[in-house]
Formats: sequence, structure tokens, C-alpha cells
Amino acid sequence: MASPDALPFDLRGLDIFLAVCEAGTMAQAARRLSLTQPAVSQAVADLERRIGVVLFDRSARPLALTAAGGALRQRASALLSEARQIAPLLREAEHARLPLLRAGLVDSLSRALMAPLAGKLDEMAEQASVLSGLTASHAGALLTRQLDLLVGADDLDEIEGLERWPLLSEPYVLLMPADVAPPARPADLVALTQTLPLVRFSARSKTGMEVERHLRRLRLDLPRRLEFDTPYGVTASVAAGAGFAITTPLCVFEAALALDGLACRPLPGPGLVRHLTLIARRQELGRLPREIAAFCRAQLAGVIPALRDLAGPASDGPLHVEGVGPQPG
Amino acid sequence: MASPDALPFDLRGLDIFLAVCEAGTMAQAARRLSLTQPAVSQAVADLERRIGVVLFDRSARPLALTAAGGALRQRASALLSEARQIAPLLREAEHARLPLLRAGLVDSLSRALMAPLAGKLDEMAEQASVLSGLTASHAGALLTRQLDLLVGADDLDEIEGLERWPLLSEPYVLLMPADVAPPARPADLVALTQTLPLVRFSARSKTGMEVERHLRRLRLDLPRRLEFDTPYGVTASVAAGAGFAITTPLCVFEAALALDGLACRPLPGPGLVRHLTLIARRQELGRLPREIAAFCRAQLAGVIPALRDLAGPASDGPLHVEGVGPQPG
DNA sequence: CGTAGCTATAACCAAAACTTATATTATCAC
DNA sequence: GTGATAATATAAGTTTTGGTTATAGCTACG
Repeated sequence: MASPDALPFDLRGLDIFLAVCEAGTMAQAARRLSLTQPAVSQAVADLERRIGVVLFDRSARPLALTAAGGALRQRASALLSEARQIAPLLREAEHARLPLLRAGLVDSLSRALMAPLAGKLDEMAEQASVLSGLTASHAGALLTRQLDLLVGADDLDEIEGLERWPLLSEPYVLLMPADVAPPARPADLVALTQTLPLVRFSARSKTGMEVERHLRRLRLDLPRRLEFDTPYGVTASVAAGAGFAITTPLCVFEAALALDGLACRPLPGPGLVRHLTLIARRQELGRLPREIAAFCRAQLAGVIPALRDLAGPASDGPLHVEGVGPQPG
Repeated sequence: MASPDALPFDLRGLDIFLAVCEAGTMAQAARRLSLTQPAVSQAVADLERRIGVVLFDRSARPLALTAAGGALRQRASALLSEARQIAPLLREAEHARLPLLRAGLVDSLSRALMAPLAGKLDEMAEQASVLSGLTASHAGALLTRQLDLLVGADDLDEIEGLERWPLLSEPYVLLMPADVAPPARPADLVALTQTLPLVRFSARSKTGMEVERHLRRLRLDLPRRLEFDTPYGVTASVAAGAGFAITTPLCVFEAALALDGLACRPLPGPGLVRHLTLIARRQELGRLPREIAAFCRAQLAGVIPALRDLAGPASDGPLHVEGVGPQPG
């Protein structure tokens, strides 16, 4: 077999596969794509060979999808529609600057920061708006000048021309029923998922991707059952008994739920820390980002005791508000 | 030029691009990928040519990303991590249950529905995910098959080929300090904004647009100071004394805040009602949408008393769970 | 059975992806 | 500045891949 993370297919192959799903027959799909029938036949066969799964049931004539084929159809069409969005988004990446002050705030800080931040911005600008959501989408909005400020879990260090103001660091922890024995070593997580599934953050969120990378680095392959793109979803689902989660104190706090019968436990193995950062385009807003960052740190300091209550003493080290001063970069 | 939806790149190109981002130089990326340096150089140049955007700034030697390059990096890594998950998932995909169910849930229903809905989907599918956010973005995702179900405030009646299951209706109300006299007529809202600004939902949200259209119809031009795209932002800001809002019982409930000193008052003038609907692509999931809609109605019936508490008796008429049966359309 | 329409295989061709070789450019120590 | 070093770009071949035509084998249906 090829290297472990070799790509098992190409977008072109998926595109042809989807055309076959929609057309119902390979010959018709070929016509629609302006290809010949053998080209489609080979592309499908190739896809099946490389994934190692049969996608169509050839014995039935209107060409039925197998179970795996159905699953691939869903995922492939999602993947392709995302892929098609990318290029246009990059091309329109030169927009005029809007007159009002707009901030993007990662979901997990809504409860801790949204109202005070809005109040602060309202003081500083004629018009203010605070949008909530995933940092990934906010990052694009910042670059295209649809947003002026961003507070999130990603420091976007691959992008030039930004100024970064670190706000807070917090450890990832396990959120799980209090009466379940906490795993002592990373490998115990696998055993835990036998009885209690892992409730995940979606890979659309930075948090989800960080956790995923951490697990991959530990060579842990945990089953994938339930996923959410908001801290509330993860926390509420764990509170409802659906499983356990790898999350952070702020994400738990954000949900504002009663956590009877739940406990935060340290994540076994090497620590994983989440850094929250304020980001702006460099030299466009003067000393305003610095001032807002200081304000945010002060607000967050007020929440720290509540976070320690939630997360327990194990988290004391990594959990702290950052000092002043911008990041180089 | 090629056909409108031709793919501007393939996964291999993105993979190489990401390797360059991580390695910092093309030559190093080439080594890591077991390629030669010109291969990487050409692949990157090709990607830039096909997207029509410059990705790297060659004038600086540690190879800096441009703005567009940074945006591509984020999206590309998300796309690839999704792509890599697909093949392993398909290989284990010989199950009777649906392999994957993705639902989009409007922010204002998170607290009322997210955990129970996730539990229900988890029963029905091998893997479930519930995403939160604005209905507008979910609508696009539903059409492009990134989502299978959608619960939101928009019935998307301009779009063919969907099935709609009404869930709940609720009136818009005023959320304001209890000690301020409630406006009796629409025109009194203008006077009110002299002392207390209107905290708005962003026009990106369906709720915000409905309110805006309603105000325009009443010929009211209220100043625009603070706006949010989540119910929590609006409610928290009003609770912090920043102004008053035109919102709904569910949006207030969603914030899960103590509302000391606040009251819901009826909206003066003609009533405005918000309808929450479950939407799916027609005839793709069988009777599953019907079943899920019934489940959602049952869950929502459980919070109705809490909503009546919040909204007061004035709302009794418009506030109710819908009967069974799909909408024609 | 025979025919119409689909799918699979074989043999071939052109475009792409990658290689080696070489020229050009940026950075840095001196 | 000036080489030395290490990177990127370009040019010209080679291999691989994705596509074609031609043909044979299926499947459904009258």
C-alpha cells in the first residue's frame, strides 16, 4: 500500500461518480460530462479499486448504489461543493473597508465576552456589530475587510500583515460523568469509547481540528459518532449522557448548563493547550486593538475563578490570562 | 474558458500547497513529499494560474503567504482533512443504518433542541452532526448536500424540491427594562430610541431581516447603533443595559440569562410572527423528516410553559406548536 | 431469441505530472 | 559590495495518467 495518508481519490473522480449517481447510468453521465462511456467506466472502476469498496450494484439495471456508495455520495457532494466555493472566494478577496467597526467572536467566548465587548465597541465607534461563529469563517472575513477585529482560537500565524494580541490560555480537559473512572493513560481512551462514545467538535472548527491532530499524534483512532460545531452542542450532549468530550473550561462555561453528575478530568498524556487571541489587520486601527485586548483580558480575568471551579485544580498551570504586549509577527 | 463549474484544482495540488505552507520553502516541501523541487514549483504555479490569484510572495525569502494564500490554506486543510476521512469510513460502512446525518439548527433553538435532536439523530444514523448558525448559510448547505436537514426561521418557499414541516410559531415582542413605560403605538418607538437605543439582529439573519422589513412597513426609521447575529448577543446586551430589542421568546430563552429588571412587552401595532420549520430535500430520506419533526414538536411543547413565563400573557395566541402534516410545496 | 442499450476490456494517443539540467534570484557572512 | 549558499524558475526530456476508438459481453424487454 502507499504511504498512510496518500489521497485515495481525486476531485475529478468524485465529480464523475456524482454525475453517475445523478444520471442513473454511466453512459448518460458520460454524455452529460462530454466524455466517452469507457472513460466513465474506468474512472468509477478506479475509484472503487483505490478506496477498496464496491460503489454500484451492476446486477440491477438502473444502476443501484451500494451502502458504501450512498455514503460516498453524501460526503463527496459536500466535499465538492466546498471545493467549488473556494476559488471564487479567493478572487473576490479585495473589498472596500466598511465604515463601521465589526468584530467576530468565537462561539466559546460569547458568554464571557460578547456583551462587554459590544459595550466597549459601542463606546469607540458610531456603529458596532459583533458576529458570532467559527474562527475559520471570521478569518476570511477579516482578510476581505468584512470584519475589523477577530477574537478566536487560531492565531493565523501563516498570514502576514496581522497584529496579534494573546488573551488567554486554557488546557484541554475531559468532560465526563463523575462516576466513570478517569482514564490514566492515552490508551485508556480507547477502552473508554467502548462504553461511552466521544462527542466531538466538528473539523470545521479550530478546536475540533486541534483535538483531531492531537489524537492522531497519539496514534489514537477513536470512533466518530456525534459531532457539533458549537461548544453548547458538545456540552449539552455530554450533559444528556450521550458520551464524553475533549473540550476546554471556557467551552464548558459557555454552555451555561447545570453539570450535575459531570466532572472535568485532566487529559491523559501530553498536555494540549488552547490559546485565545485578538487579531486585527496591522496598522489600520492604531492603538485600538491594544486597548480592546487589555479590556478583554480584564473581563476574562473575572471569569477565571469560575473556570477553575469547573476544571478543577489540575488545570491551574495552563489556565491563565496573558500578559500585555503584542506577539511578534 | 471552461464550463462554469469546472474544478479549479485537484486534491493533489492542494496537498502540495499545504506542504509548502508547513515547510516554509518549496525545496523542503519537495523533500518531504519525495518529489523534486521543480515539481513543487510547477504545481504551485499551476494552482495560482488556475485559481487566478497569487498565493506566495516570492520577494521575501522565508516565503510569505499572501492574503489569498492564507485564506486558501485554511480552507484547503479543512477540505483535505475531510477528504482523508472518507475512505476509511466507507470501508467500515456495511451497516443497515444511515451512514451519516447532518442537521443545521438555527442559533435560537440551540438550548431548546440541540441535545435532544442530536440524541435522536444518533439513534437513526451511524454518525450524526448538528451544526449551529444562521439559516441563510444552512440553506445553501442543504441544497449542496452538505446538510441533510435544517431547522430554521425561514421556510425557503422560493426554492423548489424541498419538503417543509412546520414546528412552532411565536410572536415578536419587545425586550426592555421593566421600569420603562412600554410604547403604546408604533410611533412611540421613535421616542423610546431617544433614551434607549435599539439593539438589533444583524441583517445577515432572517430574524433581523424580518424585523427590518416590518419597521420599514411601519415607516419607522430607527437609529442603528449595536447589532449582533446571535440571540445571545442581543439578549445579553439588553440585559447589560445597552438598549431594548425586538426579539422573540425563544431568542430570549436561548440566552439562558437572569432577566432581573427586564420585561417582555407586546410589540405595538400590527403583530409579527416568527415560524420555525424543519426542511429537507424532497423524497431523499423517506419518512425520517416526518419522524424527526414530530420529535421536535414534542420537545418544543416542553418549553412552551417557560416561554409563556418569559413573554407574558399577551403572546398566548401566536405562541404554539404546530399540528402534524407537511406543508404543500 | 433478437435487438437495443448499457458496461467492461484492449489497444492506442495525447496531455499531465514528474524528472534532470541549468539559469536566476534572494539572503547572509565577511 | 562580494561571494557563498540555498532557494525559485525555466527548459527539455520521460513516465504516468486520463482520455479515446474499437470490440466483446451483459441485461432487459418485446
